[in-house]
Amino acid sequence: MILGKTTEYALSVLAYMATRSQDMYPAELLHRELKIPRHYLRRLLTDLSKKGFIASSRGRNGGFVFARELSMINFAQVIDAMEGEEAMNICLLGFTACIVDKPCAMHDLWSDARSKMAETLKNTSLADLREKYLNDKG
Amino acid sequence: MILGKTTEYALSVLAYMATRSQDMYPAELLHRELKIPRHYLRRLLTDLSKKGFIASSRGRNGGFVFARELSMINFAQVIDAMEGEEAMNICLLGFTACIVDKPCAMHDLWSDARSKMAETLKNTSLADLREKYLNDKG
DNA sequence: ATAAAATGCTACAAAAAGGTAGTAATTATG
DNA sequence: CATAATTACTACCTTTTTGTAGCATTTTAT
Ligand code: FES
Ligand code: FES
Repeated sequence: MILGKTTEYALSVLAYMATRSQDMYPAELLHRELKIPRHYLRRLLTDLSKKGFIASSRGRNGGFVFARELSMINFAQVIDAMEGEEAMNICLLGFTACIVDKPCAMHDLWSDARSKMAETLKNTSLADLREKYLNDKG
Repeated sequence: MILGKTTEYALSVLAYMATRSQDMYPAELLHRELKIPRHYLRRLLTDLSKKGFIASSRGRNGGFVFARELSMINFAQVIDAMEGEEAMNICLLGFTACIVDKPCAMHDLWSDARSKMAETLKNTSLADLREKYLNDKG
């Protein structure tokens, strides 16, 4: 498993919000559109608020909006926040993490491949996603 | 999480065996050396046998050996066998898998990064690992 | 033969991840 | 003010993953 389900849900929610133009996204809407289990989604949204990606407003007409500009949120940030920063830093051969001064025999190859992937995720923001989405559609 | 713990254990075991030169590796030895929980390791070893990476011999002086040449086992095979082939094929935005004819907005970027990583894993065999290990040591 | 050293197997326990339910608090609107 | 729409919180359930225990079976050494 590359990403946990919850992380996929998170990306899914943020991507959805980033590619539409409503000014408020209530949990119920996201539940309907994305088929993420209602209550589980609610917790996830609260979590994403606490992590500073989105902001909530309660009460009637409430819901969620982005807490920062789309260009300030990239995929690596979301994945790190959801999975923990160490998640991307594992040693392929199962040592508890990549150790810089005593790397395993796979280290160079692996950390190269991995950091290229990390770069891609870091270089892609929700703004990029939105742009691409709108272009593809039009 | 990039890989499950069990997969890391598997790679760890195979890498250990590939980089030594004993002609038999009993579970107890691997347990001592790699600190993998005894009984859990035993199941894993049986599993790796069934999957054709190693072969077991029972009874006194028994243990595990490779079932094929080191050059015929690469990292991608092991990961696929442990995690399922689909694991590497997930859609970043949470659709149930990458769908070829209706890809999401992240697809091109993501599948590129991902396939490069997969290439690296496929191009590295246990024989390569062994060679590198022995060179590093000497 | 018998004991020792192994793997094979099955059942269960604990922890983590994923999912469900319901209540309390907050806010806009008629 | 009352009501409806909405998030926040807490407690619990289910499934999956990881870990433990023990007995049965096989093989070799003595
Ligand atoms: S130390 Fe093993 S991959 Fe870095
Ligand atoms: S369809 Fe989303 S990454 Fe391939």
